[in-house]
Amino acid sequence: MVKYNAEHLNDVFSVLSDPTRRTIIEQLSKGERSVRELAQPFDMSLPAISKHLKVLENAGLVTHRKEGRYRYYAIQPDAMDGACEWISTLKQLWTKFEGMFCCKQKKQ
Amino acid sequence: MVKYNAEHLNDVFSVLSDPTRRTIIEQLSKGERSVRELAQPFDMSLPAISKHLKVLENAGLVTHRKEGRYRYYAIQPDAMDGACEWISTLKQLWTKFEGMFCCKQKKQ
DNA sequence: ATTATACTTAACCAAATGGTTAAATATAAT
DNA sequence: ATTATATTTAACCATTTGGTTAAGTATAAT
Repeated sequence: MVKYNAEHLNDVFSVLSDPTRRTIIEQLSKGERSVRELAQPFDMSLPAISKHLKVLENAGLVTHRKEGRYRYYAIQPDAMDGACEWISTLKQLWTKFEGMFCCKQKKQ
Repeated sequence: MVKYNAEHLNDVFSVLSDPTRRTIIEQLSKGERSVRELAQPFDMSLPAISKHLKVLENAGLVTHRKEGRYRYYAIQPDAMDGACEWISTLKQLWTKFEGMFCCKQKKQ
């Protein structure tokens, strides 16, 4: 079920506007990660990462489960569908329905 | 030519995170519009709209031409391609390449 | 029991964001 | 020439954002 309302779009696009959060999403696309693992590539304090994770979770883009003292974060793949559909719809209007898909495929 | 670098993604997603700017984009998808036309649906001062248009233009999402005392804004359709491709790439990773397209098509 | 690890919460701060009103600029109309 | 319209710029303000450090909580290891 795709959430497709203004507030959710605000949240999702806002989440994606931060490069740290995009990198976190990229990492999570390879599977579950603990907070420390997610923090590793950044020159940034752990509380900062913790905050980013909270923002990501509030927007519904990630979830976590607790295992011992670890928190494992995972991606929530459908949460971006609304945002993607919004772009898709706009693209369709611009191109006057010449293309059916959201994104151009790589030219080969 | 698709811009696909971190700063441009920051800008584009940040632009899209504001509902006023998304509405402006939606209006422009139907064609050129003057500033006053774009401002009409909002309960907001003209300088506020002017600022939003500047943000949109800085991110490359719109351009304008001047005609007399009017400024006509137009959409720059390719500017969102980078953002769209980023989402697309992520979706592909999540679904382990089960789907080739950025967005799910409407189920019928 | 003590200490170390994993992580969050709280308090704080500077900079960015999104709005305002008032004044300025440029063009058009009278 | 004067006035009206279209729009921007400037100065300001409150709120949000993204970071910090210090302290707190929960679990694991010794």
